[in-house]
Amino acid sequence: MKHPARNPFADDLSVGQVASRSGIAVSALHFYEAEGLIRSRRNAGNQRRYPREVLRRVAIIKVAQRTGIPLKTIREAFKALPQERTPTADDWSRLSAAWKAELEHRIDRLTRLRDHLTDCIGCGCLSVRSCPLHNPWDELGKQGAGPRLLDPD
Amino acid sequence: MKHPARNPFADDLSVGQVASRSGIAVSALHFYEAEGLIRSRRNAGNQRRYPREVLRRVAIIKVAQRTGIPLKTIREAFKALPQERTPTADDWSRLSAAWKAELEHRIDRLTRLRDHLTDCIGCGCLSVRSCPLHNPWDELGKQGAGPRLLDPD
DNA sequence: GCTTGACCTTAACCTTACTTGAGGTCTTAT
DNA sequence: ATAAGACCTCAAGTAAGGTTAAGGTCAAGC
Repeated sequence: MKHPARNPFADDLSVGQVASRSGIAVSALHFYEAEGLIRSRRNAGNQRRYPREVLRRVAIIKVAQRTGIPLKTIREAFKALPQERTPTADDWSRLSAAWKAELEHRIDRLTRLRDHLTDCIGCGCLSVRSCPLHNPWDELGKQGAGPRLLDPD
Repeated sequence: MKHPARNPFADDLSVGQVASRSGIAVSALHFYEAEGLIRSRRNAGNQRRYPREVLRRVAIIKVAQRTGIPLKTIREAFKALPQERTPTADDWSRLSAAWKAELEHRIDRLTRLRDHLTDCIGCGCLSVRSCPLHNPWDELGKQGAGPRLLDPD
């Protein structure tokens, strides 16, 4: 084992250690750094050294990504924190509440879509004028650009 | 208005007509054709002419996409139909049932994630060993590639 | 018969989120 | 002291799902 942190006084983590602890590839960590999502110090040999709190930051990034938040937005959220600090418990509380709302919105949209799909299975209605999944575009398209009644985003 | 289908005998649609009726850009229709999702005949002047059923096909493509099905998969589904016909009511029934299952799976995953997020808001637990959103990676990462307990796909 | 708008093709570009490769350096165990 | 393995940078590639541009043709109305 050649990891620097064998030394108990060096609390810092190498990029490889962060990778193995976070489950994120080294290349992805480089990428996050280039995108301004995480930062590192360098040792004498120009290698990255991360404070432990980077693990927390990375954990937040992963959670946010799974809710469908783009990296750009995560970066903005981090930047908006005082001193661009790594989110505290309190910061996390606010961030996660906002992202949860986002997530619920997405769930709602998918659920509505599923319900329409449920109604339409077996009715063959894609061929019929009254189908809510199909008809709007065909009927209303005549009046210009196609309205997307079910996908108002 | 210069649309060819002024002529009541020409039931076929030009690409522009399909675009305005379906709400899909002409460039996207070209793209779908190149990807094998739709087909067209050509008139004497090499312009695309679509039978009306293309609207049905396109409607199905849009619905499938909104459930998160990639184009590649949609194409496979179409190819699997007898004679690669445009889906009949019956075909649609089977396709939409399969896609609905997919959709429900996605909703489930997002819902689980939301529930974890709900539990974690305000608990500050991202900093604590017991947090299900954070801990696994930090703790288990030591044993190799990071497990993603909440994202088993 | 000419202008205009719809259409054609091919190729390049876009965004997001990374990975891969090439060529070179550091660190650490032995 | 040396070899292995971890690390460095920078450029290019990948995937999906298109859009945009360039250069040219076709069709319809006046």
